[in-house]
Amino acid sequence: MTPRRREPLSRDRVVASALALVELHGVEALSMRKLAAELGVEAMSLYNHVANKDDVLDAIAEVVFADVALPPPTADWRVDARALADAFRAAALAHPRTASLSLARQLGYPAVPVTEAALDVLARAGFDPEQAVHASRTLLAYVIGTLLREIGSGPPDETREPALVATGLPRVAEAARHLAVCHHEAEYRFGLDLVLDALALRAVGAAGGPSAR
Amino acid sequence: MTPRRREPLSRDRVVASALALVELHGVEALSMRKLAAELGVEAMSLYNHVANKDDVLDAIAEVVFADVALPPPTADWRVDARALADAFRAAALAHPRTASLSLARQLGYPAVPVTEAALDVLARAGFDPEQAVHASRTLLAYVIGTLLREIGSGPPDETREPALVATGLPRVAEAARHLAVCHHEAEYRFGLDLVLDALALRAVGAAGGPSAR
DNA sequence: GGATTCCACTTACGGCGTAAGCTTGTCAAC
DNA sequence: GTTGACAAGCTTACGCCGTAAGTGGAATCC
Repeated sequence: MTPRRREPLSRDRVVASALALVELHGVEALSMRKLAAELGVEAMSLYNHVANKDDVLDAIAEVVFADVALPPPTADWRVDARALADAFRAAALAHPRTASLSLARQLGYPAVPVTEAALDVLARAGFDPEQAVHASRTLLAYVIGTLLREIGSGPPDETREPALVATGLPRVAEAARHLAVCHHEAEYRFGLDLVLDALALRAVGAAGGPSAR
Repeated sequence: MTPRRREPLSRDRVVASALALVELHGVEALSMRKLAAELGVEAMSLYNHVANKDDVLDAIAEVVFADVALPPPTADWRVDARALADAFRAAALAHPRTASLSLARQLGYPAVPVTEAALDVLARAGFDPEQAVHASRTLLAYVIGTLLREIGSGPPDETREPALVATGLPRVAEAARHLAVCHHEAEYRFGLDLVLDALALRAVGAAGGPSAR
């Protein structure tokens, strides 16, 4: 009576399953056979919809950038820059294991709208196109560096602080209490403010106000 | 007459060969069998010296940090901070393919001396231990983000600029000329100066001068 | 000289990505 | 209603992979 035993396979279904598997068990656990099994199908059937395994990995990496919810512009470019960085960060943290893939691979076309938004913010801040490219890359480098640390760090580890003290290095021992913990969110904000402050200085110097430099 | 047909295997020789292979052909091309062949030995013999493949990868990732040539302190903390960042960057670029491994994995004990140096620089800049931890992580996040882009980007691609213009996005099209090229060194310096400027402001506000905030 | 220890070797297993070919269900054209 | 083409599943097979388990010969110590 059921007209169809199951949903037909499709590239989208394959990619969605792959993303789910990677988030559950990590990239290294993804195999074409397990992916097929997840979809109730044999491995080779996947090749009717994707070119090969690398194609699958590329596809799930792109999803992360496609998921960046670009914030609408306001009158204040600093607010917008922060919102854009936050949106990028949120998209990455929504799929952390896939995000490390996305960040490592070269950012392809799905990242272009993000670039557009960044360049627009920085143009409104007063940068000319060339400076805006440099500034956007600086901002992105910081956000990505932060994300990499956050994604890579496992659960809190009780043994880290004593181990750091035991190194005998004075500055490390002195700061061991702070090195052992990771307030990722707060640290991200600290550095982001810092970078934005610096960009604001450069923007003023470049175009807007009468300030020095 | 030769007392020994060949050098005996050792963990160091295995790790050195693995590093060389990874730099030549990439991580994904490293297998225990090829590594053994490179050493004139069968695959299973490697397991007398390393625990497993992951152990090998950890070991080569550590080499990168071990190779950071920590610069001697001077009287100017900004000079020292820049020198430290440069040294880190140089070590990573000396083994680019291994470095992406190192940066992705959580930075382990070989990275501790680098942390010590960073904290020392920032303490001399006037940060208290907690602020110094935040500041060093910000600085490192920027340097790592930059490195990731530089390492990930392949050779220059002639077709990128027209492709960017063709997206129809106004800011991207306007800046396509600058987005298509990668002056990695110059861009690294631009952002590093920017971050250091911002850190200098915070340092003054935190401890040294009579300035505001 | 016999025992012990080291270390490379052989064999084997299960899992991997995917090339090549086969089967089956669907549907348009006659 | 039959036929033929095609899409999309399945099966088989190959050569890789990491590594568990066991073998054998040389060097080292009593």
